[in-house]
Amino acid sequence: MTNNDDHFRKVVSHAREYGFIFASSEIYDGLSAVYDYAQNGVELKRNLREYWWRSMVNLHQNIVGVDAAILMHPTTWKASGHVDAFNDPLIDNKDSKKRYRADVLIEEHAEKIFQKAQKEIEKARKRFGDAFDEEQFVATNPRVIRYLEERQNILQRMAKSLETENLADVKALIEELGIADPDTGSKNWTEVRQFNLMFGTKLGASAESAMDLYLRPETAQGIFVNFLNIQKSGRMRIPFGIAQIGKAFRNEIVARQFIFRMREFEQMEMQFFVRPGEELEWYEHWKQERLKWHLSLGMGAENYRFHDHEKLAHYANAATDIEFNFPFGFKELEGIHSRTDFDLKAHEEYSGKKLQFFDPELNESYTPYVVETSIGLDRLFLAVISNSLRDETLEDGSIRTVMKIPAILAPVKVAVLPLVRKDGLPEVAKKIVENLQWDFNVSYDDKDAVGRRYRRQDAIGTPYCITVDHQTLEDQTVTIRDRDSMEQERIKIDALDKKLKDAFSYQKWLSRKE
RNA sequence: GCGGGAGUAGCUCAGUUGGUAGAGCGUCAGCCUUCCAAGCUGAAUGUCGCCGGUUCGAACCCGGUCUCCCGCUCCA
Repeated sequence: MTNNDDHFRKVVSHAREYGFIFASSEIYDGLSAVYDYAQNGVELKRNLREYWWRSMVNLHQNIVGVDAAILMHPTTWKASGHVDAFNDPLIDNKDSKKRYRADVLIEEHAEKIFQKAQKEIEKARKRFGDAFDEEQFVATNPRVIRYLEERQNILQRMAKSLETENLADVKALIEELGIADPDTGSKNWTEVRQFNLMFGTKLGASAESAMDLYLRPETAQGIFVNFLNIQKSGRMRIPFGIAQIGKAFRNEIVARQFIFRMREFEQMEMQFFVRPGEELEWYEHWKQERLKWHLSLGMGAENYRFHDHEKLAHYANAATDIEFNFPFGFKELEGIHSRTDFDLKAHEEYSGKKLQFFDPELNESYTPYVVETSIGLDRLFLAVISNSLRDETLEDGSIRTVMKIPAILAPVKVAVLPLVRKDGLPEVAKKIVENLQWDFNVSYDDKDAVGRRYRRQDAIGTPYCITVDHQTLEDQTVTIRDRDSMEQERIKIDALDKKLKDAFSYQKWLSRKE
């Protein structure tokens, strides 16, 4: 574990030192759980987007893209369930320092009372045997009636207090009921505080007329509300998908682990609309497709695994995570969910608009079912850099720090280096840069010994270094050095373009099995 | 939010009983030219997280505050 912690720390400081990621507004001491992608990070991130988009949109005739706004009509979040689900009343125990959801504490207490009533019923059942009439017993036994009433009163009072945001009463209820910390038995509680996971903002300049808005906590809803627009204007027929890459925002109570959990983050997701009843087949299909996509990057099959959800969210009838072996363990990288028709139905209900598809084959209209694939772009970024960063011990015992980023994703694709800064070598090298920069992100460096320059490129994961030496002047050849093997090959300058295009071919990479 | 730890140069850190800051690496310029970070010369960089107090004098002592890291809680 210490080794992993250590590696994780290295990844974080390497990302900073080599211009991948900085804390947001760092000169003001940063903003917790918000990060900026700098010169190398932004390139890697763009390449990840591109790699996903090509496979999802370009390679599927029945999937199209959308770029919905971050701000949406507030009713969207009522329909999606976020207004309710993303609001938690929390309470801390001052002695144990543990934090609980106040409503859960109360519900558990109510459940205990309910269990007492059940016990009475069971006792009676044993006593009366076959002659036992449960309905009558429940309706007449004073103890059972008292227990059930008590439970009912508690839950009703809590519901009312939560609805009216009367948090003081929620606290009072906890105290009156004598609820103790389940772990330690302490009753020394703080006030109840409401935590809203959605960021609020306002539409409209003046305070009175302003409309309360939220920054979207997930990108999916931008797809659902556009479902019919896109289906009609794009003449899409089921099954079809809508893909989107964009920012989402969550006001996490605690957001840690670098870019793994951020307050502002980017999702890449695709909602696939299918016939009701066929959703589980498609769910299986996308599970396999998405894993294949990950494996094509070549970061090791052993670093991925599925984690099927046993407890399903209210909208889902099947759900799995693709987990990646991060330095801090296997954690969710991508989610694949069979969301049923929950979202479209909810939007139909709240908007009063029909969101249905007329299926000419079946000759009927229905609300499609949805299979979602949703990957965190920042998590993918973290997966790539933490998997790529290595300290290699070379034959001579020296250590080389290298980022073995999948070449197709590398921020800088090729560096061109004159062996020495004289004899016309820089001029030739610059010519090569001019020719290659149309197709590749190329960098030029003539400072310091060439060995040091190689290591500098290794540190940011540049797959190839082209070196111009004295032989170049004679026969128009250069050496091209491979980042991973450190081996060099001498080839004609004219042959560079083809070699690099082949190495950075999306077709080659995306059709790889592993 | 609570508890613990930490804030000195880009990075890693030093800084003696309080006398207004140093090293290595890196960066930059020049020299040298040698295909895997280790040659030579020179240079830049810090209001020692911030505010206040004690003191003739604070990086150091005291109080407050901010930020980050770890743990807890939460996590579509």
